[in-house]
Amino acid sequence: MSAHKAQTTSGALKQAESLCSSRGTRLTEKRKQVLTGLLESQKALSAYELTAYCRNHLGSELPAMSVYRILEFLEGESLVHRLDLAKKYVACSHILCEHKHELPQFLICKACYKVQEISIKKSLIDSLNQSVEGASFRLASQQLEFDCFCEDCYE
Amino acid sequence: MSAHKAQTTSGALKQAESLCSSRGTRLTEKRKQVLTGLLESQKALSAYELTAYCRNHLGSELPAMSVYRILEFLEGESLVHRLDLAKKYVACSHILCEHKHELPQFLICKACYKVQEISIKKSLIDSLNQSVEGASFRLASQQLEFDCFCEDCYE
DNA sequence: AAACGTTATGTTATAGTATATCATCTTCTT
DNA sequence: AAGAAGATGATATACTATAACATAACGTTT
Ligand SMILES: [Zn+2]
Ligand SMILES: [Zn+2]
Ligand SMILES: [Zn+2]
Ligand SMILES: [Zn+2]
Repeated sequence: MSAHKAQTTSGALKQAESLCSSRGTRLTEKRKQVLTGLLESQKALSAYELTAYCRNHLGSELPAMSVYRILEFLEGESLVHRLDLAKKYVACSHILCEHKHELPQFLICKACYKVQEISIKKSLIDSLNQSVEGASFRLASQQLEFDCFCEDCYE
Repeated sequence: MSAHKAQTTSGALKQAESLCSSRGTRLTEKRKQVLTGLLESQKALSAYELTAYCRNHLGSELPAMSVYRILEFLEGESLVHRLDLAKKYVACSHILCEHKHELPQFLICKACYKVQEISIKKSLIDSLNQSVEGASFRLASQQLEFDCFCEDCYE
């Protein structure tokens, strides 16, 4: 269990930029704005919510269609994760981490959309896989998502 | 591990009817049609797909809004499960079972929407819960859904 | 600098999922 | 027959998402 640095928006942006440039891709101004929105709000947001964020907090008009494309790009760079269950998007919480990005699991608060990115024990995943294979199915991805309530939103 | 009877549409409908009447609710003609659609197609369907099913196979016009209400009713009677991940609905595969309905887990084929309703070992759920609580979250429900590929749809 | 190809963004159209509201019809009870 | 409760129909609307085409910005080559 390695200690996890809480990431600041500016720090993560900087790291994201150097990551992109080292890969020959560009973290443009618009892409920075979307990533900033996710980093700042500290929770999962929809594409349309990000459009609103850019308008309200950054004074930048960014149509939802552009946001979708940008999210796709950021996901490809492992800077953002798409949460199917919540139909929202969240900044990766390990942008500043050196270590390789394992397949993550997400705990998503149904009430406030706070997201915790965790790594479930491999043994647990293995026995889950076993259950699934016992039913002649195969997990499509080991990126699992769980509907949860966070500390602040318990009933 | 109790053997699981494969359920026929007619058998399940009959059981569903007596179940409803024993609870003072009514399994109307329209509700039967929707349940029939799910039982017959043997996979998860959306509300709009069920509208199409009723039109094409039963010669009955059933607006999607009605289907939504009916699905809500059927879910309340534990005859149907709503799958958030797939945004579709599936007939419970235990309508004919005597035993109480445990909290189910679903394996959903991303390609063909075949669904397997399984019961994961309690010990596995327990250690999952432990991981989740370790992150100060709580599972919103123990009805878990997993994106999968079925036997027929492996790459 | 000019031309070109590539990448990024803008714009519009459209599909799919879902909920809210009000109106109508059916069923059951009295 | 009247009234209440339940079920269905109809319409409006919101949100999520993708496709297709047009324009703009950027980088490279000449
Ligand atoms: Zn991550
Ligand atoms: Zn919360
Ligand atoms: Zn079931
Ligand atoms: Zn399949």
